[in-house]
Amino acid sequence: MNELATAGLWPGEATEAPRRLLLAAVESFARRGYHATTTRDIATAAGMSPAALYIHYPSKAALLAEISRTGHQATFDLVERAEAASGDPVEQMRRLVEDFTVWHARGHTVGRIVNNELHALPEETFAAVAELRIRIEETVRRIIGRGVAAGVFEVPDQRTAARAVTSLGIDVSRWYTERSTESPEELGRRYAVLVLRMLGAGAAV
Amino acid sequence: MNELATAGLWPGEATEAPRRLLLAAVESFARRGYHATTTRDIATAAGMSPAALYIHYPSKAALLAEISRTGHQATFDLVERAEAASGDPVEQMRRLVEDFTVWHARGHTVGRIVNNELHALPEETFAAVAELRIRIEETVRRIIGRGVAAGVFEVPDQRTAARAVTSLGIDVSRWYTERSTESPEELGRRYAVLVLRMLGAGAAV
DNA sequence: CAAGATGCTGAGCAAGCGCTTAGTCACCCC
DNA sequence: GGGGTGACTAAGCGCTTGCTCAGCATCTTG
Repeated sequence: MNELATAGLWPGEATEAPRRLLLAAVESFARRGYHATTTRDIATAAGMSPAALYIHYPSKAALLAEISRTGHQATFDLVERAEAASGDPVEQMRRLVEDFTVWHARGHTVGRIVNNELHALPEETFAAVAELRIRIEETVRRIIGRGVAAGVFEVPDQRTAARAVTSLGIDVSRWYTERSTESPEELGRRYAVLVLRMLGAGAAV
Repeated sequence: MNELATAGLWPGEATEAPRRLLLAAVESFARRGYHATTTRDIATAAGMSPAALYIHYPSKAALLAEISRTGHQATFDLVERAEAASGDPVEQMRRLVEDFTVWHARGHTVGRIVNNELHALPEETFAAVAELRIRIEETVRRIIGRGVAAGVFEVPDQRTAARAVTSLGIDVSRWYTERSTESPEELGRRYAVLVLRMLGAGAAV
C-alpha cells in the first residue's frame, strides 16, 4: 500500500476493498505476468471470493489498465517536474535521472507492469499510455537538446542518447529488488553521475 | 530463420519441421508473451495441426526452454569473445557493447523472450540460465575493474556501472524494431561511445 | 512387395479460465 | 422494525487450454 502510494497510485481516498484488490493485482501481475495471473489469484490474495472482484472492477483487464494508466501518469508528472525545477539542463537532467531511477527502484513491481504488460492493455488505454511514453522521451530529448545548445552536453545523436537515458531508468524495474544492497536514492545518485558523464557533462559532476 | 541463426540458435543441422516450430514459437512468444501464446498459435504458424508439435517437442515449456537456453548461451559466448579479443579494457568494452547491442537489436524477438520470460522457465533451465546471466555481468564487471586498475576507467561503483552497461544493452530488445532508423551496427557504435564516456574513458573515444 | 518406421491429422479429454447468477448477510434510514 | 441497499459468497456456465490418441498416408528397408 505504501509502495502504491509511492508509485503514484491512490492519489486520494478510496475504500478498502478496491485498494486491496489493486494491491493484490500489482503483486500478482508483477510476479507472474498478466496472463499467468488468474482472477482467483487476485481475489484470494485480497481475501475475497472471485466474484467479489467484479463488484469493484468490470474485468481483469480493467485492473491492469488502472495500474498502467496511473503508473504512467505518475512517471510523466515526475519527468515534467524535473524539467520545471530548474533552468539549467545539467540540473534538470540530474533531477530527472535521480527521480526516475528512484521511482523505478522503489516501485519496481508497478514498474514491471508498466513496462512489460503494454501488449495486454485494452486498445484505448494503450493509446493513452503510448502517448505519455512518447512525451516522456520527448522531454528527455528536449533537455539534452538544450544542453547541447548551451554547450554543456555533447552526444553523437540526441534521440539515441534520450533512448539510452530512459532505457537505463526503465530497466531498473526489471532487476531491482528489496534485497539490493543499494538504496533507491543511492542508485539514483550514481545513475545521475553516469548519465551526466555519458552526455559529455562529466566536468560538471 | 535468418534471425534465428543470427541469434545463435540452430548451430548446425536440424530437420525442417522442428525448425519451423521453433521459429513460430519465437515469433509468438516475443509478440504476445509466453502465457498468451497457445500451442495452436504455434502449430498453425508452422503450418501444422496442434498435435504435430508434440512429435518434435515434449511440451510448450520445452520450446521456451530451448529458445532461452540457446539464446543465453549465444549471448554469453559473445561476451566471452569480446573479453578474449584484446588485452586493453577500453577495446574489450567497446567490442562488448557493440556486439551485445547488435545482438539485442538484430535479435530483438529472441532477446525479448530471453529477458522477459525467465519466470516461465522450468526450474532447472532457469538455474542454468541464471548462472549464465551472472557470468555475463561478472565479465562486464571484471573488464571495468581492470580498466579502473589501469587508470583508464573511473566509476562511482563497479557493480552499479556493470549493471548499467548490461542494462542498456538488454533493454534494446524491448524497444528496437525493424522500423528503427538506426541499423543495429550504427546503434552499437553509438552505444559504445556513450558507455565508454560513462565509464570515464571519454578521452579515448 | 510386405513390413515397419516416420510425420502428421481429426477428434476430443480433463482441467482451468474469465465471468455470471442467485442468494445471504449486515447495515442504514424512516 | 420493516424495507431498501451494498458487499459479499457458493455454485457453476461456456469456453479455451495443454496435451493425447487412434488412425492414415508416405517413405525406407529387406
